[in-house]
Amino acid sequence: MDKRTKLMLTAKKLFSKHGFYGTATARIAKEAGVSNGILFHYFSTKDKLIEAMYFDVKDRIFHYSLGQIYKDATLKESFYTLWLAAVEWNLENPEDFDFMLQFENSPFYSLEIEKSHKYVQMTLQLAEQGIEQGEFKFVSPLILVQVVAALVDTTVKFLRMNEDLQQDTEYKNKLFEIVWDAIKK
Amino acid sequence: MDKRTKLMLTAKKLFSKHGFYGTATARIAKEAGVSNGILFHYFSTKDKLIEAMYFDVKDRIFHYSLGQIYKDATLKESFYTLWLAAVEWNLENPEDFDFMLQFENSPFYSLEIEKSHKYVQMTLQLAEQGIEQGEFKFVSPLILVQVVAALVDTTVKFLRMNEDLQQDTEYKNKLFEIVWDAIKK
DNA sequence: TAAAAAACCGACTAAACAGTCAATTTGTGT
DNA sequence: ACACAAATTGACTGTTTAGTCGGTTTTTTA
Repeated sequence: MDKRTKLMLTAKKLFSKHGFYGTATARIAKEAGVSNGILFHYFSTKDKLIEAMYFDVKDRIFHYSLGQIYKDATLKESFYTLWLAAVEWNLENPEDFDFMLQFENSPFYSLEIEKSHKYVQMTLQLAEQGIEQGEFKFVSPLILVQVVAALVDTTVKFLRMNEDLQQDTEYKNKLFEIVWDAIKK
Repeated sequence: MDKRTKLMLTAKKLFSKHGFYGTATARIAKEAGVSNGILFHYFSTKDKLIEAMYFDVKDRIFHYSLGQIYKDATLKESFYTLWLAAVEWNLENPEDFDFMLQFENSPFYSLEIEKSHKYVQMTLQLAEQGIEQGEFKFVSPLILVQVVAALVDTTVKFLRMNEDLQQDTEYKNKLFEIVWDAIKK
């Protein structure tokens, strides 16, 4: 594995456990088994490393989740697929999940960063589509997207504390009804 | 104003803007206009200061919000009052809001901290009541509480970006329907 | 009003930190 | 085989940091 990747994996592990500033760059390099200097060869500052990791994490989850949607699905089916994929991906990648939450609620995060994501546009389009078709509540599409995102996070946190429910499809369907009822007209 | 309070106010301002570790204790003391040493007289470590501030912030918003509920209100009315009070309080106290989000998504935060809050028990009771009466979805009361909390945060973030909607009662009612539909049977 | 306790000061320190840099190794194209 | 670039090293540095401490002022108590 190349050293850049090794650094990012180690950083993700440490950041998610100890926080951004609770993790020294020297420690990341040491635990990744590479030299101190190479970190700053690939990422000019610590902040740049953190930001690069965020884009990487976001790209992977969106790519995975949106890839699950199949053509000719109804809107509800599409949303269910999207929601379930996101929930399961986060459950299987707890470090990514913790890192992401920490980043998005830190002063690092800004709306410009969010908007720079191509995937955000795609989810907004889905929301607009639902509103036009009269299936979703007549509110700003942005709030619908944010509601779904927030409820994915809430569901993940809840299922983490209740491991026995993680395989319970029936219960997960019930949890999806929360999301669906929230956005549907 | 006593120096302990002055320190907490200054810390809140700086933490919400620059993050926990982006804010040096010496800077807090300096901007609060007190000596360096007195900070550690009141809070033995920086972490203790952060934790004390979290309890303070949480206490104030819960005390305010729960205080708004009036007797003989229907369950929906109670929830509406609670939701609106929380949203408005957070809009009027953006530093508290940012601090809280940062804390709850940082490695500082744990379930033990959350559960140690007496107010959490009260909201759980409300949820249980709604489930028993058949008005809420038949899921864990905990997830209902967390859903409402998450949707308060989402609403606040959204209204912050759309200042023109902050006074629009009709629109806010629409946003409440999102929450209500999410939890109601 | 005297003594004890609590609040308060700010200079100080030892450790930790992000980032640098000159030197070395590895890879690549000709 | 040679030259040039890119990757990699780890010792080093100037700064920043949380927390300490001996001493001073203010408040409380009896």
